[in-house]
Amino acid sequence: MKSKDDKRVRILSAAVKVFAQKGFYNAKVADVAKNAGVADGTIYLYFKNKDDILICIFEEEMEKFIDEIKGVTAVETGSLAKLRRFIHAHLDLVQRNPKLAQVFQLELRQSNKFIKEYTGSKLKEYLNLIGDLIAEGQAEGLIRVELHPGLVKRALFGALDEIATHWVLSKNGKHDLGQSADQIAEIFILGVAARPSEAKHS
Amino acid sequence: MKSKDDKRVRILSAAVKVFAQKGFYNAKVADVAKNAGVADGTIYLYFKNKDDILICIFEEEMEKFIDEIKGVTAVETGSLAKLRRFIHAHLDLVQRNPKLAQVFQLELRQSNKFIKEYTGSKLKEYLNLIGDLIAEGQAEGLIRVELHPGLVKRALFGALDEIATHWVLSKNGKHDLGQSADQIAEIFILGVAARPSEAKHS
Amino acid sequence: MKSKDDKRVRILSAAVKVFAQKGFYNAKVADVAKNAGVADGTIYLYFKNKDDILICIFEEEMEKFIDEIKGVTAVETGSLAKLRRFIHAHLDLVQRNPKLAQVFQLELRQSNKFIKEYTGSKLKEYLNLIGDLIAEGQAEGLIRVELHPGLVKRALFGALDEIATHWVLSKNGKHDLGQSADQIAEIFILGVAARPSEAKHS
Amino acid sequence: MKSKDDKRVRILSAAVKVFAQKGFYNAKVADVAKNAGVADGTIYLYFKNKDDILICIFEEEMEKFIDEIKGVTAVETGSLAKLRRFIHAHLDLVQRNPKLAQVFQLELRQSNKFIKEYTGSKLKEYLNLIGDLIAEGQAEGLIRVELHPGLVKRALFGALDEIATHWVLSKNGKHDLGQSADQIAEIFILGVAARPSEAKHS
DNA sequence: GATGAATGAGCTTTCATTCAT
DNA sequence: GATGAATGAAAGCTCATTCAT
Repeated sequence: MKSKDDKRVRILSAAVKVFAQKGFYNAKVADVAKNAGVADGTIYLYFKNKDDILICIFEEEMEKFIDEIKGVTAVETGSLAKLRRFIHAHLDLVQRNPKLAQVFQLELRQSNKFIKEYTGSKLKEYLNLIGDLIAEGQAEGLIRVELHPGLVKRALFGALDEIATHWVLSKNGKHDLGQSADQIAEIFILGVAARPSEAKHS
Repeated sequence: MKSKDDKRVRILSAAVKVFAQKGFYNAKVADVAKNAGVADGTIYLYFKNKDDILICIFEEEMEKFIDEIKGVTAVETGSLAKLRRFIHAHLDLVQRNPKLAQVFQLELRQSNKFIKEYTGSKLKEYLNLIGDLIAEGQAEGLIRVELHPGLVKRALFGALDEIATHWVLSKNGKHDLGQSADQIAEIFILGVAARPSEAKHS
Repeated sequence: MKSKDDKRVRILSAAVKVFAQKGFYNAKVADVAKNAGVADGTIYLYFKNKDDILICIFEEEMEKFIDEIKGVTAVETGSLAKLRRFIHAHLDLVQRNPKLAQVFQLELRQSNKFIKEYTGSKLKEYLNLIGDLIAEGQAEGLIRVELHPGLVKRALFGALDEIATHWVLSKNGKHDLGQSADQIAEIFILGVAARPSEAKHS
Repeated sequence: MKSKDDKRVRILSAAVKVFAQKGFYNAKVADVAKNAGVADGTIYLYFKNKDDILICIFEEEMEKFIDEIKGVTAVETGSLAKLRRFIHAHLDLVQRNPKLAQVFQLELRQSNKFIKEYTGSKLKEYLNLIGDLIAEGQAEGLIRVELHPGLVKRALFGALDEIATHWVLSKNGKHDLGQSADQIAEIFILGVAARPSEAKHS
């Protein structure tokens, strides 16, 4: 049980390392196996296939992220403050995990299975963290009610995602994402906030 | 000359069709050739390799888009109105070209060469259309000057891109993107606009 | 271990058979695999590429030949007698292994990699068997000292090689190489032998 | 007629240049065409196929060689002296035409068609120059009559060929082939000469 | 005769996955 | 559970050759 988990974990961290270094497409399952110190076949005791490794990395890391972000936003009171926290936390996570970010922003998208078949709950759950904050803000009268939370969550996620991708791709002298977070938060919060005069007439 | 162009064009449209239908990865060069009514080898008289077809589709369609969007925004006066037009035009283009959108939003991202090596000017040029509008707005005093155009352009592009991808992936009963455009425009314009005390924007 | 060696050996003999029959260039790796009773991919567990199969055949058969020829010449005393033995053994080996001879004399030369990149030691070692006999003969005063062993070895090898190639190419009624060996031996031995009057002044 | 010949000649010299530089296998017909300043298709007005270019180079250069060697040997009286001349002339031709030698010694052998199908008369004619000299020597009582001219000619040709190949392959500081010719001539003449009691050759 | 755009057959090699041990 | 040798499907690309102009 211990050793089983151990192997699974070793394979996953090896995969992050190898995928980040060589790219998902160029990385061989055998590379991951060697890096994890297991036999090629062992991989298939823990994962359905190569794409599954990638998807599991995503799911498990997303779970941690979701927990972390929930913790961080819970501290705040007020949905707009929580939104701001969310934005900072998202980009902070990227900045603190460059290898993982590389895998998330670049490699994951090259997996046909992930793009076309993945309907996992973690991504939805993550998006819904935003959606819920939006809805919460609308309930509080802080966010305009005519905005679709389902749209806003994608807009914000897309914005953060693009910025993260650009950061990952910038070769050297990566800029600090904290400032980007400030500006994105400002734009979105002002962008979705109910106008003072409108706050009542929802 | 006529026939030469003709063949190139036929290959490109065949490729859009085939890539959208089977996916870039699953599509065989031979599929594209057959669909275009040329021999396999002929493809390589016009394109360096399979990825190059994809990249050329991107470049050439982007050029058209850029022209179209330039035309559309030129009509307006005022950078914020132009921004609104831009947003509508972007999503409108997606909605009017579903196959191309499928290729742009999904298949293109699976090309390792595109993701890692593409440094073509068209994408930058497109992003800069936004960046320039932002800068213009700042010059006009309509957009807060502390915002980095380079960041805002990515945030907006990312938001639109994510919404486009979601639209492409939604299997049936695709919703109208016009409404999404309205909301995104509202959010961003309010988000970046100078505060009332700072500007005269209506 | 047993089965591993077994497979390697099976691939090599299959390759000799197939290359002799179809020619190296026309033979497909798949033909070799089928003939050896292994999967196509298995070939690449044992050999770097198609050319490598050919080169390994050469190296390994040459090793056997070298051993055999060493054994045969060791029996004789006197370098000239050894030289005669060598010549007979060389052509005898050709005659006794027609398929292998076909591969050595014709197919091997069509491998660009063999011709241009092969610097293996086996060919040199084989040539040096002759060179050493020449040097030995010079030391014994039996062979003229002004002759360069490095040149003589090539001359003799070239002569034998050409005769072997001609024999391989002769469609039907292949003549007996034993008589050829007699004459070649006679020519070379007389050709390199020290003149009676010179026998002492080595 | 003039221009026709001109084109044919230009193609042949371009082919020698290109084949020597890139190797027959790696050289493209298009390379030869470009180098000759003609269209790809034009090549096929003068030659059956790529191998045919190589074979024509061989045939035509061999014809020149044969004439040259005939001229050189005609000067001498005595078959053994002619043989010596022949040997010198052969290696001299190699040394004076390094590009052509590269094509003859290395590239030609990689042509499946040349190796397996060529039954052209020029090679036979060349070999027979030697064979005739041997027969002549036998008629003069200078060469042992028990030697088969058909074998001796191959032995000598093989020896010269091997030495030429080695010279072509020696990267830098190519040695002078004149000395090699001296030694080969000495070996062969002594090797085939009738015994003192049988002849008057000095 | 000359062109060169178009053809399309041809094949090595890789590597995710399996399964006998 | 773990291994890793074996599998075998799969396809991009080249380039000699053709032929309509």
